[in-house]
Amino acid sequence: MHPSLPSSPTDSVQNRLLLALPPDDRAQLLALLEPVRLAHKQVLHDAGEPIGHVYFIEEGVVSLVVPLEGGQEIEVGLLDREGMVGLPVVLGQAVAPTQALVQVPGRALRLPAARLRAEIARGGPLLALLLRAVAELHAQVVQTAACNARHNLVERLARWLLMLHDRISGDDIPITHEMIATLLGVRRSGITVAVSTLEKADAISHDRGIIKVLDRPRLEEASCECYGAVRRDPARPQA
Amino acid sequence: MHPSLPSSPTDSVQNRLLLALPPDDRAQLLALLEPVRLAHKQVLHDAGEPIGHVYFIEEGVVSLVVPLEGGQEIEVGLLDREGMVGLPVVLGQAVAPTQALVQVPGRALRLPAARLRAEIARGGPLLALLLRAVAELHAQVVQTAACNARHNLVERLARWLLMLHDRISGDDIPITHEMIATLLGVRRSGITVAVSTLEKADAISHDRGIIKVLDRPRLEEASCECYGAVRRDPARPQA
DNA sequence: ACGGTTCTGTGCGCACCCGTACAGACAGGA
DNA sequence: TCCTGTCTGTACGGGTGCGCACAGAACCGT
Repeated sequence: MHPSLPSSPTDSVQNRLLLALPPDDRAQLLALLEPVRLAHKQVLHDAGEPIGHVYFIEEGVVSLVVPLEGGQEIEVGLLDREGMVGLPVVLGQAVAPTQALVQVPGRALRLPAARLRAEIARGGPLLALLLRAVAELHAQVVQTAACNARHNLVERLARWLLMLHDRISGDDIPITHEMIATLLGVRRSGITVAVSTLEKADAISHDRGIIKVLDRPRLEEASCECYGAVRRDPARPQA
Repeated sequence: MHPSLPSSPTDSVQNRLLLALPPDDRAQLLALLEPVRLAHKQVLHDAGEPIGHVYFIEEGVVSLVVPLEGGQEIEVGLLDREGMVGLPVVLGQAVAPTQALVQVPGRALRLPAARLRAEIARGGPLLALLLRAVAELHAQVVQTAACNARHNLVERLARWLLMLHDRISGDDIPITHEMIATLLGVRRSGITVAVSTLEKADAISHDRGIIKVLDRPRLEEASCECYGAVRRDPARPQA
């Protein structure tokens, strides 16, 4: 088997799920995958709609969002290169309960949902890996549900910024107050105030569409326990 | 194979997951199950602790609860005879992200977690069934996360009462304001006020530890969209 | 019948965040 | 350079639910 066919993305894989596969299984799966770009605000699947493709994220961040009536959209989870978009397929669900929205642009390796089902049915370690990813996402959503019920805006914003920071390289988070407000389900000007609160605490700085993390420890102090509760690896991949 | 050994609960199974198994698989699994009673406020597993047994619920309702610092506990999901307590085991997780707390007493058929893992490994339709249950729970938690972010107390209370009503027989929900307040993450007296609001709308009545559903349509009107969004079978099992 | 416990109703000041509005700052294209 | 659209800062009245407190009511065991 050729390790690097012209159109196959066999090298420099970033996705942690794919990397966790034994080399043989990985190579076999990689041959099926199609590299795609994840554009800002691209919708990978919609809530209540069938999932056409699953996406192993290579780079970037994807928000899982619940649409409510009145056009509101509440974020309930984040996925990155440690995860896959389209996890309901693993559970045998054709349709997704959430929308998957590209928050930070990047790259992914995609596969038709039916193809993934076939690969899972072939046996091997793939299913167990994906189930672990489901469990991780589930834990995240569980914590978010509790957090939304009890914690105030500054705490939730701090948590959200930390989660984003964990999932990107560098300290600049490219997002507007408006967008954060939508995801957290609050008022835009509420975010402006909360941002300036964190800024006064010297945890962050910001400038027109960019929030820069200056001091993670202070940001963690300002956030609620929910951040630590679902944090994965204590060491950030990139300072 | 004897269809009804003395100590085996082979008859009158109520759990929908078990009933969905083909007769042979079901009989084989039932032989391993131990009938237990679910007592009010019994803890079936704790958050962050290993799951010892899984419980196929026969009767009663179990709350999945996230403990927050300060002793608060927020409910993120409900399980009944359509589900199983201990779903993280299916995902290969030893520990649970939530506590499982018996809300309405009843009965269950339990199995050591390791035993369930072995049964799943044996193949057959069990895994697919349990994964569907995981998906259902996940959808419920997702909706709860959004609901907690946006909807007010009366709407959330109405939704909660409807969900309970769907999961019991009869119209009397045995619960105190204090307990509801804990589960929804609000003040006890806030529930008292919200209950009297729904009572003035002639949707419910109440009396010391019991809330009676008088008029489901009105209750549905008072609730947020989140109720309908995760509702399963349109027809209630019991009027 | 009595006393302790649990459950519920009510009130008060307050914190948080809403909805709305408006104006200044900045960026990018014509 | 101007114009337009986006992004942000700020303000104000108002609603919702908090935290606390207290009292009445119902239940339970003795």
